[in-house]
Amino acid sequence: MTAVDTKSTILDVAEQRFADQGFAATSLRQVTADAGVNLAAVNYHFGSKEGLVKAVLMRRIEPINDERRRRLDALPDPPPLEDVVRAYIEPAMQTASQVSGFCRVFGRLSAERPPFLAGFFGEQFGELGRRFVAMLAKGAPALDVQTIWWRMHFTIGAMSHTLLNAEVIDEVSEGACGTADRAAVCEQLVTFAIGGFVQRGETR
Amino acid sequence: MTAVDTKSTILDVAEQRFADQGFAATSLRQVTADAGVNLAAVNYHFGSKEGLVKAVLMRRIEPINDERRRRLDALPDPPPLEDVVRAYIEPAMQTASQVSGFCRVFGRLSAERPPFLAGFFGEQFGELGRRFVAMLAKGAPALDVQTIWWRMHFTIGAMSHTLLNAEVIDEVSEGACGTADRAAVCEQLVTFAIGGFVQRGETR
DNA sequence: GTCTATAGGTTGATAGAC
DNA sequence: GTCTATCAACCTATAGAC
Repeated sequence: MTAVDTKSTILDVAEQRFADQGFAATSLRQVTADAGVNLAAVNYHFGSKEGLVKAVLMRRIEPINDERRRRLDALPDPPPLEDVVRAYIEPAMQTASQVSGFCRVFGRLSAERPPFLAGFFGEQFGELGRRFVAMLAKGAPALDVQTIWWRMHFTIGAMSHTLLNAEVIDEVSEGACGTADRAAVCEQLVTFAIGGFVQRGETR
Repeated sequence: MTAVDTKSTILDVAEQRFADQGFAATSLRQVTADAGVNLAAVNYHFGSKEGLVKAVLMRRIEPINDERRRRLDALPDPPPLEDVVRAYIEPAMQTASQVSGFCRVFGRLSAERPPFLAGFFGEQFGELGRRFVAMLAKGAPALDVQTIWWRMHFTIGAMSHTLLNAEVIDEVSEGACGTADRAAVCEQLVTFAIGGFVQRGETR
């Protein structure tokens, strides 16, 4: 066994490239050249470009969703609303703070959403999403199910946008937002999301 | 003058294609074939593929930002926080409800962010973004500037994600969220964003 | 303004030697 | 498992006739 094997080197480089450029704009030639491996290695190890991007995503999503399930399992009944929100946000934000490529690869691909990934996100998130909605409904009994769904989508959008555009946020705010302190970013997001969730209903 | 001229037909078709597939995955051959015009017409009217996508974006962004400026101009001093939030969200959501392609083309391209558009979004949003931050700060004097910036980014993320994924939201929520009623979606979003903004500070 | 034809380059994937 | 060589398809952009 060498220091790092071809397969995981390809995964690392591909994650970075897909994060920077997206799926359609990234060629296998770029990936294999950066990784210092042969062009044919991608097809040998992953079958196709689509197989590669799925492998890149799965490597990060599975541990995050496992951690989310573990946290939901540990909550009391009824669960505090804040803890449910944190169970969703924190595992992803912590991974993003440890794995630089993941900061954007997930947000980018979920925005680009190439056709062959259409079912993929539904599979990864369907059952877990329904569990979160059920828990949120218990934590905020005054809200109807439709409102819970909407607010979860808004929370996902805020998080996805933040993961995707960290450096843009730094730039456009002229340094007011320090994205380097990931823990502080996570707290800002949690606070905002909880504020959105505790609203009673329409404002007009 | 014919019923619809070549140039605006290309813009309409390109908007739809870029919305569905993004920039890199859309070829000029698809656009010109759908539009029933010649391949060379794109380069004649827009100079290049990049020129085309900029024209597609400008056609929608300019009126939206003009309307936002008009609304900011009309606010009292100090402005009610809710009205500032509405001044940002409503012009975009109303355009999205009238122009089906815009629902996704803006969110998609701002997520894909091809390199040549890097400066474009900054130009379109820089001055206006600073104006919104200043107005939000007046409307929520208890918050520091950094928190204002973060919450505006979260609001943009929630809106962008909603515009981009309307049909996905319908599907994953199993119909609980009716995206067809655009006005109701807009109200859900405004309510959520205001809730996030009125939070006093950290929750822990 | 619109067309055909094509230049000049890239892509994903694979066959077959080692 | 890794390599070279190559295929067939696709792309943007342009030159030049009408």
